[in-house]
Amino acid sequence: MRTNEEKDASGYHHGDLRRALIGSAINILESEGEAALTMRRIARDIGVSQAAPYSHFKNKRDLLTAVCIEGTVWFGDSMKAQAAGKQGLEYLAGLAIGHVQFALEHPALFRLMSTRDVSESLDEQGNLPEIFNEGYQLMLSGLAAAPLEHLGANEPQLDAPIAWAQIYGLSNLLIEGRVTPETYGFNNVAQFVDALVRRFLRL
Amino acid sequence: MRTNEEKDASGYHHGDLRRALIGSAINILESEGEAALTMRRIARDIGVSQAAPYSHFKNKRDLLTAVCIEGTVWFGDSMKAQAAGKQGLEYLAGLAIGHVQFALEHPALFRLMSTRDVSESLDEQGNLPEIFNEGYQLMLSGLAAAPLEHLGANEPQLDAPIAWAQIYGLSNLLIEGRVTPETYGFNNVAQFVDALVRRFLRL
DNA sequence: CAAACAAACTAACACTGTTAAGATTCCCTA
DNA sequence: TAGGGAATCTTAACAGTGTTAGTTTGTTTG
Repeated sequence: MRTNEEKDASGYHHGDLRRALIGSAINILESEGEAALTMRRIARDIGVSQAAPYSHFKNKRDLLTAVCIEGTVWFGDSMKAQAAGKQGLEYLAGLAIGHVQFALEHPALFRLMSTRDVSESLDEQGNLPEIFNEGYQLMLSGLAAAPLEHLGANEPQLDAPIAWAQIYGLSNLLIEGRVTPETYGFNNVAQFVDALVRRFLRL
Repeated sequence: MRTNEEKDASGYHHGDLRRALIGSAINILESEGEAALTMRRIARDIGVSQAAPYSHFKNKRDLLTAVCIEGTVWFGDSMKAQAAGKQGLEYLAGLAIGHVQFALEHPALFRLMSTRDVSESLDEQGNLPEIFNEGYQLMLSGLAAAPLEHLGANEPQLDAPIAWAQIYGLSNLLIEGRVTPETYGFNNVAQFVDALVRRFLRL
């Protein structure tokens, strides 16, 4: 009997090459950046031939899509971890801080997850782009738990895109180095993010 | 006597290959996307050899950097055009709408301008990354012209990164298709953006 | 045990960015 | 006005990329 780790990803010769490929890709991505992330390099690091990955993924985009799906899980975990045990506005702020924290700890992965053609690839596979919206769904639950009366007076349905744009934009600006904590008199990123999030959430 | 258009970009054999390269790159980028934007393709479209571009740019990244500088000018123009003739909060809202409009009209260029290593390239050249902050500087002037008392009660210096994150995030979410106007009952992007901008600017 | 089949390998294709070496062409000065 | 030097462009090549075709290996099943 073989233990199937998740679904039916059966491993033949190599064991479980599909999973190894995703893992290797994430390693290279996080340690050396997207430019170093080539198919041949991924295969070489595992010790398999250059064409082997194509037995498990139709093309590079599909492999990267799988990487993004993996990343999405981490992403959600990061948000939930920061919000755990909190309630109301604090819960919402925790989600936001977890979001930014993930982007800062995994910038290359976060950028990849923000890429256009990866979501297109998901569409083609039939996987709804909802997979990427885990963060968005969490944010919705946060807004439901902590209604922002100062935002949602007339059109509460616009709260979600506003909050989403805010936190998504902050994450991007930080990892691209467009804004830095020092500019505004903060010593580290955590304090800066915390101050900003609490400011625009009115804590 | 030779008319030097900008600085000393003298044209020898081809006329002004440097400028032609930038123009060709922008054409390809806007019509076929970043994946089609290769050095050889750019040269081929102009009718010049594959190695010719390297007489004017050290490498691909430097060419793309020049493209981004060009894009930055358009970007600023787009913001100023929407804010022209307006004052106070309306002026600020105009800048924001001009920002989003540019991103939607030139998504590939906007994405390229948001890329990490392009700003790194600017650093190496000695061109301060300020070049990219024209939008940010405009936003600052808008905030000065229209102080948002609901934001800047205690720490007015945080207004800038908050407003910046907001509008930058909205631009990104829209061009990546993460949020769509239809979801929130709007028929077109312009109305949606206008409603959002005026909501978070409290117009 | 043999047939069937998935998974991996080898070899090749067209393409990429980039460089070296040589040929033009222009500008400036002698 | 002739010529030297520098800027510009071309041809040819290199290493590396994504991807595919054809073949071999190992595993599973009849």
